[in-house]
Amino acid sequence: MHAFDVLGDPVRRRLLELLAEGERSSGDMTSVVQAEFGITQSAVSQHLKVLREAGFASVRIDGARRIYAVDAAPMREVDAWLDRFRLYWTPKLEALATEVARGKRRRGEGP
Amino acid sequence: MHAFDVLGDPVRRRLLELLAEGERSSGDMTSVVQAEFGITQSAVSQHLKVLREAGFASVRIDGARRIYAVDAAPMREVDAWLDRFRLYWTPKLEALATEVARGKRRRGEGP
DNA sequence: GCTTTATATCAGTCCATACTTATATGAGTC
DNA sequence: GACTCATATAAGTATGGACTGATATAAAGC
Repeated sequence: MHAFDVLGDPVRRRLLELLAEGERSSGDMTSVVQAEFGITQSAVSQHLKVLREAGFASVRIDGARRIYAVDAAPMREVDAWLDRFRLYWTPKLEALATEVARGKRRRGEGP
Repeated sequence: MHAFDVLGDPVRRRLLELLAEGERSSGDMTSVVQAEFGITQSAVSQHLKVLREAGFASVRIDGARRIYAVDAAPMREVDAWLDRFRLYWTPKLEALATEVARGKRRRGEGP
């Protein structure tokens, strides 16, 4: 599953937001998400599985608990993909961006 | 449709990549995407509609052609969402990130 | 004004995936 | 070892959305 597909789900985004603040147990996150989205423990667990398998989260076992931590590697990919658009909003470069948008299609016509 | 859902589709991401290089006509992009993904003109048009409605692209009419341009506003949102994870990969802050991940859950215990 | 070219929209199909219920696994407790 | 937590998995359902084929709209060219 592509990183962007993983981030496409609001429940998974919320789980990642929780993990961004630090490690959390499955049950801890499940309580929060269940309250906010009204879904079952099973559903949350399945979302956590997606996060694990896509490399967004790692798990550590602590007794009967599973402690999750965010793994930002796949997000770097997403961030890198966004790079090509940064010049469209990076303040000092807005004029340049406009120029590129209008002009790049005319490459090859010489200076 | 949420910005992340829009970016969840590979065809739409490809269309945005094309637009990142500068303005392009619908037909121009359709040729590229059709060759790469093997889908119909109708399908591409529908994807362009999604991009328009989600604010990722704007259109200008030029005779019988529709000239598309990227509009990066929704991507800023995505970029802003990623902010909370940046400390997990920004080089100088990696040690800090680890500390935060391990420690933040213990907030409130005093210094 | 008919034909072609460029693009969008409509109606319907199909499939991926988010969900539910039920059950399994395994740690802690008595 | 029976019982209860904490979590995951299995099996089945249903719904959103990506797609196709057909058609609409509207500009260009003859």
